[in-house]
Amino acid sequence: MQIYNTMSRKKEELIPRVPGEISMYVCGPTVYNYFHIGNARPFVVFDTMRRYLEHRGYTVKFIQNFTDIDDKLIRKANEEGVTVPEIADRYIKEYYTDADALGVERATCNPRATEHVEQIVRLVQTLIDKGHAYATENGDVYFSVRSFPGYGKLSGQSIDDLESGARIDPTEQKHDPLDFALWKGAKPGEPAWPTPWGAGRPGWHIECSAMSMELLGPTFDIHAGGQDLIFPHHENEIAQSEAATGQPFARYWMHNGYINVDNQKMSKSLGNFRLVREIAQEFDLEAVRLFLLGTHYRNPVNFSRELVEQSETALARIRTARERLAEAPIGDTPEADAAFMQAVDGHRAAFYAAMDDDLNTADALGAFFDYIRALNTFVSEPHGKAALDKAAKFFDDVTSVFGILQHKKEEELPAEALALLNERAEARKAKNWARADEIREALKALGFAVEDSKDGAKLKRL
RNA sequence: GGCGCCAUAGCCAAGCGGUAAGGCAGAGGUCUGCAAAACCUUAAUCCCCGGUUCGAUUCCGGGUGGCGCCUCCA
Repeated sequence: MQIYNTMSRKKEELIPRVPGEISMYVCGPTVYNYFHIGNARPFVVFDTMRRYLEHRGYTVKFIQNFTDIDDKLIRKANEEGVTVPEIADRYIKEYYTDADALGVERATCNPRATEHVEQIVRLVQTLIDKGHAYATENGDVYFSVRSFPGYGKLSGQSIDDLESGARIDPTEQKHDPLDFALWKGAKPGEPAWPTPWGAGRPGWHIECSAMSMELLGPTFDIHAGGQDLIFPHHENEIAQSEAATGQPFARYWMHNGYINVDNQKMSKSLGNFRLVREIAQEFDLEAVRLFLLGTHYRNPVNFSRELVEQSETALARIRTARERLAEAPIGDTPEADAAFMQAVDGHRAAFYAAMDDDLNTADALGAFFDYIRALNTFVSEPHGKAALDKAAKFFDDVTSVFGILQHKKEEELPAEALALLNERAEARKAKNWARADEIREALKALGFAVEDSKDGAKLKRL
């Protein structure tokens, strides 16, 4: 499989450090609110990456952190008069609600920063000992950017160019404008942990270094996140980690593109944030997931209601095809079966080729719809069970990699609707079309569409 | 100023040296009591101007128009 490595700015063959195993770290949410559609993209994209790698036989260690201590959490806790851990616990729970609905599989581990303070302190101490970091009078600790020669290698920036744009907040006691906080000295009323250089709390960048090293070792395969994290977050992670261990940090860097809303960047001032929680009230989040996977992950995506509606229709097409397959008539047609099974192999190869090319889910989706058209034709006539089973296997492989059609909602149909459906069948038998159409309208009012076929009518929830 | 991305049918979106996948919407048809679903048919001077090449949407240069990072926002 080829993946685009932000570090080299090229597609590279993905060769795991340990054969058969992939170690992956994805930057997770800061848990001070429900997450928005922009946050959702990396969750969905890298979950799909993980699902695909597992499908292809890799064992994947998939780590996604929760940032559960930072300025935003502290502010929120103060606003509500509750503790920081209460805020964190609440929004971690809400994270799982939305992530589950988006079909995001649970990570191998979701480490929390506050549960790794010991490792963070140790890492900061190492950096101080090695001369890469310094503590200031007010208890902050900064990383000395100029002590790490490779600084800028991920973002393609030179230190001097960065220097000219950097500013120092007058309250900070940095030696150099580029230096960034590893540790923040305690302020009154804020959560703090004791350290050799004074009480305080972790800076943001250091937590990812500490937790990835703790769980995956000093060098691991893939580090992923949104493009906006390239600088400074990921650049800083590299500097801290490699300065501390003397070993390469992540081997491949993957970054997803942005999501705009109605062609504009989401921002507080524009008031156009779209929380996944709100979107869920209007749409099946599987449609949102399909929408996100319809564009290559490195390209920007524009989010709008209209576009998700299009994805909803497309998702319905996939669902319908799967249902038709499940109910396909059985017959004895060895020649047609053999030809179709060979065609399935071709479709599978096309799907893999797309996914192997830097996780091109948009292309893979195209291959899947090609398959669906062939399948819909195939199941309109009776065919052998072996061929249908093979067709189902490929179908389910694709949907499980895409993470769609996963919630199996075999809901009970209301008795009222079933009674109406029976009555309509009687009316149709009697060729009382007026009554049949009347009942169809009544069912529509109940939220069901009627689809007639040779073997009777079916109800579909609208 | 430094680093970088994008421009393909009405709307999305792949492809990226040999005259363009797929989805949604639209039109016509098959099927149906009528529908729905499904299937068939149907749509593109690939932003502009140069250059390289036998050949460019695809590579290079220059425009134009969008956009991002450099402000602990995925």
